[in-house]
Amino acid sequence: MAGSEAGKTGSAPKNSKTASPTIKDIAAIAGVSPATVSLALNDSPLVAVDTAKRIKELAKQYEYRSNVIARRLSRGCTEVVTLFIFGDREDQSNWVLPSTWTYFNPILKGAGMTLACQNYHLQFEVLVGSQSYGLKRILDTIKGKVADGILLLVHDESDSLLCKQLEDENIPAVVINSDISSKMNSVASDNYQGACDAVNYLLSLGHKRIAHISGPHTALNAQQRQKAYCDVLGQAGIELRPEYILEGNWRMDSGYELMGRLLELDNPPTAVFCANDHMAIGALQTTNSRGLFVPRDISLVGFDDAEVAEVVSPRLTTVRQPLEEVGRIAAEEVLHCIRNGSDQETRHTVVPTQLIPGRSCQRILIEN
Amino acid sequence: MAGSEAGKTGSAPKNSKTASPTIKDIAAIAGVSPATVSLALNDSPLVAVDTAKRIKELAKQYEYRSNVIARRLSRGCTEVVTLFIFGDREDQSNWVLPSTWTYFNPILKGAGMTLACQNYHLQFEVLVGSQSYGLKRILDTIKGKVADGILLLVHDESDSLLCKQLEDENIPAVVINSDISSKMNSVASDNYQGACDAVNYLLSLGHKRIAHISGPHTALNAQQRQKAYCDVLGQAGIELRPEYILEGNWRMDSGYELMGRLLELDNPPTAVFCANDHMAIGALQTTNSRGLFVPRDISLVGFDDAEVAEVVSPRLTTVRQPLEEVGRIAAEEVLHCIRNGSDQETRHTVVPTQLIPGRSCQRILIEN
DNA sequence: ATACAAATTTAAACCGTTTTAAAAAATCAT
DNA sequence: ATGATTTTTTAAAACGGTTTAAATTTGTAT
Repeated sequence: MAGSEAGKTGSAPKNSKTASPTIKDIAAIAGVSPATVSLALNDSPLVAVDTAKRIKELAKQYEYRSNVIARRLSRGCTEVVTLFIFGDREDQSNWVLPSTWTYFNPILKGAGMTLACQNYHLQFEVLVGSQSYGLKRILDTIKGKVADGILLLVHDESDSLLCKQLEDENIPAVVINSDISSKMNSVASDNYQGACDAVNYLLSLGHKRIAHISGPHTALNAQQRQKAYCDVLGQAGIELRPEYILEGNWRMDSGYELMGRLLELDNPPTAVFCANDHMAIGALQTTNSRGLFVPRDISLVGFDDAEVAEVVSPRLTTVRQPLEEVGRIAAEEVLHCIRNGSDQETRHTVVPTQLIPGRSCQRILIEN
Repeated sequence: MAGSEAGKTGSAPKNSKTASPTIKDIAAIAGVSPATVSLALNDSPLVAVDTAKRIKELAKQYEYRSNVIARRLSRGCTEVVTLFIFGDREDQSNWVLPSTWTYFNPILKGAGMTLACQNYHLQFEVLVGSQSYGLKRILDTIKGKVADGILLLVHDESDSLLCKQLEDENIPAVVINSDISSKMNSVASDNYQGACDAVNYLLSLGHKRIAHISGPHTALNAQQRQKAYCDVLGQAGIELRPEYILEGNWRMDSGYELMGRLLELDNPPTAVFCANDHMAIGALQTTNSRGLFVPRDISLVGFDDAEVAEVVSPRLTTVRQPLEEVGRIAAEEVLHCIRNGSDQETRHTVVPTQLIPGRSCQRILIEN
């Protein structure tokens, strides 16, 4: 009968054809108790080495696989981390934007592979609907034992408002993309410094009339990048002109339109810092359509180092974010919270960005 | 004391401050048995309507949340579907390609939201390493009760080889992107028809000398698209020229290089069908760098309708794939398998593509 | 009041592990 | 051989639900 050559005693598993063998089946085959099998398979020092070896061989032979649900219930942990993405309230369009994709993917990769290495699983959920509904989903996830910890990828002020409501719940959570709360861990790339670098670069080329096409004012990244723009110009002793600061919506068409407005000013800028690459490319298309050329007539800098920045002509000067690194760190942070309790000191990690010089900027010669 | 105004009898939950209340706590508060609470919360017709109402109110009041792990163990299902992505064997670079991202995202969105609507969770795993390791991960996922079903996003022949080894395991699985096996359900966009449309479009513009820059010969999509190219030309009575069929690697640089070779032929093509947009854009850059212009001197068609196809000048003519739809259908199929058993008739869904006319093609006037 | 049927509730088994305290076996010192 | 240790094994209690068969209550007809 089954197992006769392997164990000293033994009886065949209950239902050898259909179901996978359980720990009891293996115990019966090996002629020991289920407890011993469990301990052996978990490398407990309590069980004798030769017993453990024999049990492991049988387990392999019978293709025993630990039922993770049972283990989770018994151990009280889920081995899962859920990543929440905030879809747009109204139309979910945020999530459909290509700029969101390219932003999101490296983070997913970094987090997913880091978690997999530590025997954790990455689950993935898009939050659409009202804020209170989103809050409910998140609380259900943790309190209902769907996941041990969560990652929150925030974009907008309203997202961070929702997250703030979690800060006293003592949930193992890491906020990605912004440090919205002193009580919650966060990982973000250095938007402020990256934007400073961009504007300083334009200053170093002799530009004084530098405009800014910003993202939506409610977008957290847009706020940081605009603040950097204002601060750097201020430090350089250049007065801010309100007509030089325009609010876009991240998309190409808004860059196209707003660049048109800038060019029609009495005193148009010689350089424009755009809060993302897509708007910068829209702006580029405007200059082309009006017979002006980048960088000869006007210099452009974007942000993100999106793929599109590489293919346009001229190649866009931009700021690269280390997003995969952000994902990796976020995953490590949340595992740290899960294992050591979330009452530790909160950590806010900021990962440096990198200025990528393209061909869309040029030194200005004529002072004015 | 707690619950005094709500129930007839009742005692406070064991540990009201720290842990979430369990079904026993609610039962104690309501003065009924745990079984009744369970039945009531699951809308069983067995329990009296007013009892059910009272229990539900108490559950809400005490913020009771069903422990999903316990439910899963008891019900024997995991409420999870895992999506496996195949990273490249050697260097995982496949997964880093922007063309993979844009491919992957809409699928993830479509599948994720469909599953969420049915109270399922989408888990996500990148398979890196050997084929046998990948097989082990997949089997562990199903047999170890990590997930009830799986989605397999295949790209390459070697991926499909791995999947084939699953076909007799009777696993609820759906293969995305190719129908690799008659025994496994699949969902894919109509690569063949899309490519036919592309080549027919060029034929309709009068082109006879049409070349093809293909993807890697081991890539499933590349194979289908190349077959379509050959078939359509064959049907049109145009002899295939081996020098017109070149193998690229999906990336821009290969399009750049191969277009160079095509232009140096004694009898260069008047039109090129590229197996994806990135290679088409590489090809576009070659023509530009040599003083030739698209579409005046040569017509170009891509595939994917990637974002980059929109921003290049001229806007690329390409074939759009309904990827979000693919994700949605794949999710529905796998739920169907899970619920109705995977011994049903296998289904192979093919979703139609759409030709997107850009400005990279032009009618040829001079016959030769 | 009694028998019978229908509606409602519940006890108890079960899902497959982990873990701990106690029991059993083996080893050692006297 | 005996008692004291140490090593190894195991029984049994979790973990928190679901589900079924049996028990109880309620309602109806006689």
